[in-house]
Amino acid sequence: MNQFSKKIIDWQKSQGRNNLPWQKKSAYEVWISEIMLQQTQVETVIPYYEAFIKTFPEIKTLAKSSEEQVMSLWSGLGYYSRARNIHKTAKIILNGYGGQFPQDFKNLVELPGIGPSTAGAILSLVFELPGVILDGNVKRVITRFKGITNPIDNNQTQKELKSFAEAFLPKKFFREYSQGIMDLGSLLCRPKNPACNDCPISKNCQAFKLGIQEKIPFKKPSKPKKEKKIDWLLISSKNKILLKRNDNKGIWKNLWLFPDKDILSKDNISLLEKKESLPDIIHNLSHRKLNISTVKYKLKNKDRLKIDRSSSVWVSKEDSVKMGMPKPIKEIIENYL
DNA sequence: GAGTCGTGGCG
DNA sequence: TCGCCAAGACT
Repeated sequence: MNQFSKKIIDWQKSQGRNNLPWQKKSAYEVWISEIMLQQTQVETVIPYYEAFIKTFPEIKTLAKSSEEQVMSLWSGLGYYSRARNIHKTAKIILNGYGGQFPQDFKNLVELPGIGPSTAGAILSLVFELPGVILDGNVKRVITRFKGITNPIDNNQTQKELKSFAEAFLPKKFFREYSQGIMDLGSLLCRPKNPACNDCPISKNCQAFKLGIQEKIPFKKPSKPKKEKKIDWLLISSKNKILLKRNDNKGIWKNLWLFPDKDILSKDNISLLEKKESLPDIIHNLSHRKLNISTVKYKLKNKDRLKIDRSSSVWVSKEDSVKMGMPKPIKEIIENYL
Protein backbone atom coordinates (compact mmCIF):
# COMPACT_ATOMS: atom_id res chain seq x y z
CA MET A 1 0.00 0.00 0.00
CA ASN A 2 1.27 3.51 -0.76
CA GLN A 3 2.52 5.58 2.15
CA PHE A 4 0.08 8.41 1.51
CA SER A 5 -3.01 6.28 2.03
CA LYS A 6 -1.48 4.23 4.84
CA LYS A 7 -0.69 7.34 6.88
CA ILE A 8 -4.15 8.74 6.30
CA ILE A 9 -5.81 5.48 7.33
CA ASP A 10 -3.76 5.28 10.52
CA TRP A 11 -4.47 8.90 11.31
CA GLN A 12 -8.20 8.49 10.67
CA LYS A 13 -8.53 5.66 13.17
CA SER A 14 -7.12 7.70 16.04
CA GLN A 15 -7.77 11.32 15.09
CA GLY A 16 -10.61 11.28 12.55
CA ARG A 17 -14.33 11.76 13.00
CA ASN A 18 -15.99 8.51 14.01
CA ASN A 19 -19.18 9.54 15.77
CA LEU A 20 -21.21 11.40 13.16
CA PRO A 21 -24.88 10.28 13.11
CA TRP A 22 -24.66 8.71 9.65
CA GLN A 23 -21.40 6.82 10.00
CA LYS A 24 -21.43 3.04 9.62
CA LYS A 25 -25.15 3.15 8.82
CA SER A 26 -27.19 1.74 5.95
CA ALA A 27 -26.74 2.80 2.34
CA TYR A 28 -30.00 4.73 2.66
CA GLU A 29 -28.81 6.75 5.65
CA VAL A 30 -25.36 7.42 4.22
CA TRP A 31 -26.92 8.48 0.94
CA ILE A 32 -29.24 11.00 2.64
CA SER A 33 -26.31 12.40 4.59
CA GLU A 34 -24.11 12.66 1.49
CA ILE A 35 -26.76 14.62 -0.40
CA MET A 36 -27.36 16.95 2.54
CA LEU A 37 -23.61 17.46 2.95
CA GLN A 38 -23.11 18.64 -0.62
CA GLN A 39 -21.77 22.18 -0.24
CA THR A 40 -23.12 22.22 3.30
CA GLN A 41 -21.30 22.03 6.61
CA VAL A 42 -21.62 19.12 9.01
CA GLU A 43 -23.03 21.18 11.88
CA THR A 44 -25.74 22.61 9.64
CA VAL A 45 -26.74 19.19 8.36
CA ILE A 46 -27.09 17.29 11.65
CA PRO A 47 -30.52 18.59 12.79
CA TYR A 48 -31.96 18.31 9.26
CA TYR A 49 -30.59 14.78 8.97
CA GLU A 50 -32.08 13.69 12.30
CA ALA A 51 -35.52 15.08 11.45
CA PHE A 52 -35.43 13.56 7.97
CA ILE A 53 -34.52 10.05 9.16
CA LYS A 54 -37.09 10.26 11.93
CA THR A 55 -39.82 11.05 9.40
CA PHE A 56 -38.52 8.69 6.73
CA PRO A 57 -36.71 5.85 8.52
CA GLU A 58 -36.30 3.79 5.39
CA ILE A 59 -36.30 4.25 1.66
CA LYS A 60 -39.78 2.83 1.30
CA THR A 61 -41.40 5.47 3.50
CA LEU A 62 -39.54 8.16 1.59
CA ALA A 63 -40.50 6.81 -1.83
CA LYS A 64 -44.17 6.65 -0.86
CA SER A 65 -44.27 10.15 0.65
CA SER A 66 -45.37 13.33 -1.10
CA GLU A 67 -42.83 15.71 -2.62
CA GLU A 68 -44.35 18.48 -0.51
CA GLN A 69 -43.47 16.66 2.70
CA VAL A 70 -39.92 16.12 1.51
CA MET A 71 -39.60 19.80 0.58
CA SER A 72 -40.92 20.92 3.96
CA LEU A 73 -38.20 18.90 5.72
CA TRP A 74 -35.66 20.56 3.42
CA SER A 75 -36.92 24.10 4.07
CA GLY A 76 -34.02 26.30 5.06
CA LEU A 77 -31.29 23.91 3.98
CA GLY A 78 -30.90 25.29 0.47
CA TYR A 79 -30.11 23.77 -2.94
CA TYR A 80 -33.65 22.46 -3.16
CA SER A 81 -33.14 20.39 -6.30
CA ARG A 82 -31.29 18.01 -4.00
CA ALA A 83 -34.56 17.29 -2.19
CA ARG A 84 -36.51 16.77 -5.40
CA ASN A 85 -33.78 14.45 -6.66
CA ILE A 86 -33.79 12.48 -3.41
CA HIS A 87 -37.49 11.84 -3.85
CA LYS A 88 -36.99 10.76 -7.48
CA THR A 89 -34.09 8.47 -6.65
CA ALA A 90 -35.96 6.86 -3.75
CA LYS A 91 -38.72 5.86 -6.15
CA ILE A 92 -36.25 4.54 -8.72
CA ILE A 93 -34.47 2.41 -6.13
CA LEU A 94 -37.70 1.05 -4.69
CA ASN A 95 -39.28 0.28 -8.05
CA GLY A 96 -36.25 -0.47 -10.21
CA TYR A 97 -33.78 -2.01 -7.77
CA GLY A 98 -36.11 -3.74 -5.30
CA GLY A 99 -35.22 -1.22 -2.62
CA GLN A 100 -31.49 -2.03 -2.70
CA PHE A 101 -28.80 0.45 -3.73
CA PRO A 102 -26.69 -0.60 -6.71
CA GLN A 103 -23.09 -1.31 -5.75
CA ASP A 104 -21.33 -0.06 -8.86
CA PHE A 105 -20.29 3.38 -10.03
CA LYS A 106 -22.11 3.31 -13.36
CA ASN A 107 -25.55 2.64 -11.89
CA LEU A 108 -25.04 5.00 -8.97
CA VAL A 109 -24.13 8.07 -11.04
CA GLU A 110 -27.17 7.55 -13.21
CA LEU A 111 -29.42 8.24 -10.23
CA PRO A 112 -30.70 11.83 -9.91
CA GLY A 113 -28.56 13.93 -7.60
CA ILE A 114 -25.74 11.39 -7.35
CA GLY A 115 -22.63 12.61 -9.15
CA PRO A 116 -19.13 11.15 -9.29
CA SER A 117 -18.10 12.23 -5.79
CA THR A 118 -21.27 11.09 -4.04
CA ALA A 119 -21.16 7.78 -5.91
CA GLY A 120 -17.58 7.33 -4.74
CA ALA A 121 -18.62 8.16 -1.19
CA ILE A 122 -21.40 5.56 -1.20
CA LEU A 123 -19.14 2.90 -2.68
CA SER A 124 -16.36 3.41 -0.15
CA LEU A 125 -18.25 4.43 3.00
CA VAL A 126 -21.10 1.94 2.69
CA PHE A 127 -19.90 -1.00 0.64
CA GLU A 128 -16.19 -0.70 1.43
CA LEU A 129 -15.35 -0.73 -2.26
CA PRO A 130 -12.74 1.41 -4.08
CA GLY A 131 -14.72 4.61 -4.58
CA VAL A 132 -13.05 7.97 -5.17
CA ILE A 133 -14.33 11.04 -3.35
CA LEU A 134 -13.41 14.38 -4.88
CA ASP A 135 -14.99 16.98 -2.68
CA GLY A 136 -13.59 20.31 -1.59
CA ASN A 137 -11.61 18.72 1.25
CA VAL A 138 -9.94 16.12 -0.94
CA LYS A 139 -9.16 18.63 -3.67
CA ARG A 140 -7.49 20.93 -1.16
CA VAL A 141 -5.42 18.11 0.33
CA ILE A 142 -4.24 16.88 -3.07
CA THR A 143 -3.50 20.29 -4.60
CA ARG A 144 -1.40 21.18 -1.57
CA PHE A 145 0.31 17.82 -1.32
CA LYS A 146 1.23 17.93 -5.00
CA GLY A 147 1.93 21.65 -5.00
CA ILE A 148 -0.54 22.33 -7.81
CA THR A 149 -0.61 26.07 -8.47
CA ASN A 150 -2.83 26.03 -11.53
CA PRO A 151 -6.35 27.37 -10.92
CA ILE A 152 -8.37 24.62 -9.26
CA ASP A 153 -11.47 25.44 -11.27
CA ASN A 154 -9.93 24.84 -14.67
CA ASN A 155 -10.66 21.68 -16.54
CA GLN A 156 -7.11 20.43 -16.82
CA THR A 157 -6.58 20.67 -13.06
CA GLN A 158 -9.80 18.75 -12.44
CA LYS A 159 -8.56 15.88 -14.61
CA GLU A 160 -5.21 15.95 -12.88
CA LEU A 161 -6.88 15.81 -9.47
CA LYS A 162 -9.03 12.88 -10.50
CA SER A 163 -6.04 10.92 -11.67
CA PHE A 164 -4.08 11.66 -8.48
CA ALA A 165 -7.08 10.71 -6.36
CA GLU A 166 -7.34 7.37 -8.15
CA ALA A 167 -3.61 6.73 -7.82
CA PHE A 168 -3.74 7.39 -4.05
CA LEU A 169 -6.47 4.79 -3.44
CA PRO A 170 -5.31 2.01 -1.14
CA LYS A 171 -5.93 -1.67 -1.84
CA LYS A 172 -8.12 -2.11 1.23
CA PHE A 173 -9.65 -0.05 4.07
CA PHE A 174 -11.55 2.05 1.54
CA ARG A 175 -13.99 3.36 4.11
CA GLU A 176 -11.29 4.48 6.53
CA TYR A 177 -9.27 6.03 3.72
CA SER A 178 -12.18 8.01 2.25
CA GLN A 179 -13.28 9.18 5.65
CA GLY A 180 -9.69 9.95 6.55
CA ILE A 181 -8.82 12.16 3.61
CA MET A 182 -12.02 14.15 4.16
CA ASP A 183 -11.36 14.45 7.90
CA LEU A 184 -7.80 15.51 7.22
CA GLY A 185 -8.98 18.22 4.84
CA SER A 186 -11.64 19.41 7.23
CA LEU A 187 -9.78 19.22 10.55
CA LEU A 188 -6.13 19.88 9.63
CA CYS A 189 -5.70 20.91 6.00
CA ARG A 190 -8.11 23.80 6.47
CA PRO A 191 -8.48 26.64 3.94
CA LYS A 192 -7.04 29.04 6.51
CA ASN A 193 -4.59 28.28 9.30
CA PRO A 194 -3.81 24.71 8.25
CA ALA A 195 -2.41 22.63 11.12
CA CYS A 196 0.60 21.34 9.20
CA ASN A 197 2.48 20.47 12.37
CA ASP A 198 -0.14 17.87 13.25
CA CYS A 199 -0.47 16.54 9.71
CA PRO A 200 0.66 12.95 9.07
CA ILE A 201 1.66 13.68 5.45
CA SER A 202 3.23 17.12 5.77
CA LYS A 203 6.73 15.64 5.42
CA ASN A 204 6.07 14.95 1.74
CA CYS A 205 3.73 17.87 1.12
CA GLN A 206 5.00 20.17 -1.64
CA ALA A 207 3.04 23.18 -0.46
CA PHE A 208 4.36 22.78 3.08
CA LYS A 209 7.90 22.38 1.79
CA LEU A 210 7.59 25.65 -0.13
CA GLY A 211 5.57 27.40 2.57
CA ILE A 212 2.72 28.17 0.17
CA GLN A 213 0.01 26.05 1.75
CA GLU A 214 -2.28 29.02 2.37
CA LYS A 215 -2.08 30.10 -1.27
CA ILE A 216 -3.26 26.71 -2.53
CA PRO A 217 -5.73 25.90 -3.95
CA PHE A 218 -5.39 28.85 -6.26
CA LYS A 219 -8.64 30.21 -7.64
CA LYS A 220 -9.47 32.55 -10.45
CA PRO A 221 -10.95 35.84 -9.22
CA SER A 222 -14.71 35.68 -8.86
CA LYS A 223 -17.07 37.87 -10.79
CA PRO A 224 -19.12 40.55 -9.05
CA LYS A 225 -22.61 39.56 -7.92
CA LYS A 226 -25.66 40.83 -9.72
CA GLU A 227 -28.11 42.60 -7.49
CA LYS A 228 -31.82 41.97 -7.63
CA LYS A 229 -34.73 43.61 -5.85
CA ILE A 230 -37.62 41.53 -4.62
CA ASP A 231 -40.95 42.88 -3.37
CA TRP A 232 -43.23 40.63 -1.39
CA LEU A 233 -46.68 41.18 0.07
CA LEU A 234 -47.50 39.51 3.35
CA ILE A 235 -51.28 39.39 3.11
CA SER A 236 -53.22 38.09 6.07
CA SER A 237 -56.91 37.65 6.69
CA LYS A 238 -58.08 36.41 10.07
CA ASN A 239 -55.51 33.74 10.92
CA LYS A 240 -54.58 32.86 7.35
CA ILE A 241 -51.85 34.12 5.06
CA LEU A 242 -51.56 33.94 1.30
CA LEU A 243 -48.75 31.93 -0.29
CA LYS A 244 -48.00 31.53 -3.97
CA ARG A 245 -46.09 28.74 -5.63
CA ASN A 246 -42.93 30.03 -7.35
CA ASP A 247 -42.14 29.46 -11.02
CA ASN A 248 -40.65 26.15 -11.98
CA LYS A 249 -37.37 27.84 -12.86
CA GLY A 250 -34.54 29.79 -11.30
CA ILE A 251 -33.97 30.22 -7.62
CA TRP A 252 -36.45 28.70 -5.15
CA LYS A 253 -38.01 26.72 -7.96
CA ASN A 254 -41.49 25.48 -7.06
CA LEU A 255 -41.24 26.59 -3.45
CA TRP A 256 -43.95 28.59 -1.70
CA LEU A 257 -43.34 32.35 -1.52
CA PHE A 258 -45.41 35.41 -0.72
CA PRO A 259 -47.23 36.96 -3.69
CA ASP A 260 -45.51 39.87 -5.44
CA LYS A 261 -46.85 43.13 -6.86
CA ASP A 262 -48.62 41.28 -9.67
CA ILE A 263 -51.43 40.68 -7.23
CA LEU A 264 -52.16 44.43 -6.97
CA SER A 265 -54.86 44.64 -9.60
CA LYS A 266 -57.34 47.53 -9.39
CA ASP A 267 -59.97 45.32 -7.79
CA ASN A 268 -57.57 43.90 -5.26
CA ILE A 269 -56.00 47.21 -4.20
CA SER A 270 -59.30 48.51 -2.86
CA LEU A 271 -59.69 45.42 -0.68
CA LEU A 272 -56.22 45.48 0.84
CA GLU A 273 -55.46 47.54 3.91
CA LYS A 274 -51.80 48.44 4.01
CA LYS A 275 -50.14 47.99 7.39
CA GLU A 276 -46.40 48.39 7.97
CA SER A 277 -43.29 47.75 5.87
CA LEU A 278 -41.05 45.07 7.34
CA PRO A 279 -37.29 45.62 7.58
CA ASP A 280 -35.47 44.87 4.34
CA ILE A 281 -33.62 41.58 4.13
CA ILE A 282 -30.29 41.29 2.32
CA HIS A 283 -30.02 37.73 1.10
CA ASN A 284 -26.67 36.81 -0.43
CA LEU A 285 -26.45 33.92 -2.87
CA SER A 286 -23.34 32.63 -4.56
CA HIS A 287 -23.98 34.70 -7.69
CA ARG A 288 -26.59 37.21 -6.68
CA LYS A 289 -27.44 39.64 -3.96
CA LEU A 290 -31.14 39.85 -3.21
CA ASN A 291 -32.67 42.90 -1.58
CA ILE A 292 -36.03 41.82 -0.23
CA SER A 293 -38.72 44.31 0.80
CA THR A 294 -41.92 43.03 2.35
CA VAL A 295 -45.06 45.02 3.07
CA LYS A 296 -47.77 43.75 5.35
CA TYR A 297 -51.42 43.99 4.30
CA LYS A 298 -54.65 43.04 5.95
CA LEU A 299 -57.86 41.96 4.32
CA LYS A 300 -61.35 41.59 5.79
CA ASN A 301 -62.82 38.97 3.49
CA LYS A 302 -60.21 36.80 1.85
CA ASP A 303 -62.71 35.23 -0.51
CA ARG A 304 -63.16 38.54 -2.33
CA LEU A 305 -59.49 38.74 -3.32
CA LYS A 306 -58.88 37.67 -6.90
CA ILE A 307 -56.08 35.14 -6.94
CA ASP A 308 -54.83 32.40 -9.22
CA ARG A 309 -56.40 29.44 -7.44
CA SER A 310 -54.16 26.89 -9.14
CA SER A 311 -50.96 28.34 -7.67
CA SER A 312 -52.12 30.12 -4.53
CA VAL A 313 -53.20 28.95 -1.11
CA TRP A 314 -54.44 30.43 2.16
CA VAL A 315 -52.78 28.76 5.12
CA SER A 316 -52.50 29.20 8.85
CA LYS A 317 -49.10 29.76 10.44
CA GLU A 318 -49.22 26.24 11.88
CA ASP A 319 -49.94 24.62 8.52
CA SER A 320 -47.25 26.62 6.73
CA VAL A 321 -44.52 24.52 8.36
CA LYS A 322 -45.68 21.56 6.29
CA MET A 323 -44.83 23.40 3.08
CA GLY A 324 -41.59 23.78 1.19
CA MET A 325 -40.34 27.32 1.57
CA PRO A 326 -37.00 29.15 1.52
CA LYS A 327 -35.28 30.66 4.51
CA PRO A 328 -36.48 34.29 4.18
CA ILE A 329 -40.13 33.25 3.95
CA LYS A 330 -39.80 30.98 6.95
CA GLU A 331 -38.10 33.79 8.83
CA ILE A 332 -40.73 36.40 8.02
CA ILE A 333 -43.59 34.11 9.02
CA GLU A 334 -41.80 33.28 12.25
CA ASN A 335 -40.99 36.88 13.16
CA TYR A 336 -43.83 38.99 11.83
CA LEU A 337 -46.96 36.90 12.13
C1' DG B 1 -18.06 24.55 -19.76
C1' DA B 2 -19.35 28.43 -17.50
C1' DG B 3 -23.61 29.61 -14.81
C1' DT B 4 -26.77 28.31 -11.61
C1' DC B 5 -28.41 26.74 -7.34
C1' DG B 6 -29.06 28.35 -0.71
C1' DT B 7 -27.55 29.01 3.46
C1' DG B 8 -24.43 29.44 7.52
C1' DG B 9 -20.02 30.36 9.54
C1' DC B 10 -15.75 32.43 9.83
C1' DG B 11 -11.76 35.69 9.69
C1' DT C 1 -19.05 44.30 6.66
C1' DC C 2 -17.89 41.34 3.11
C1' DG C 3 -15.91 37.65 0.50
C1' DC C 4 -14.79 33.04 0.81
C1' DC C 5 -15.76 28.37 1.60
C1' DA C 6 -18.47 24.16 2.65
C1' DA C 7 -19.02 15.68 2.05
C1' DG C 8 -21.25 18.95 -5.87
C1' DA C 9 -24.62 18.25 -9.41
C1' DC C 10 -26.94 19.79 -13.24
C1' DT C 11 -27.65 22.49 -17.47
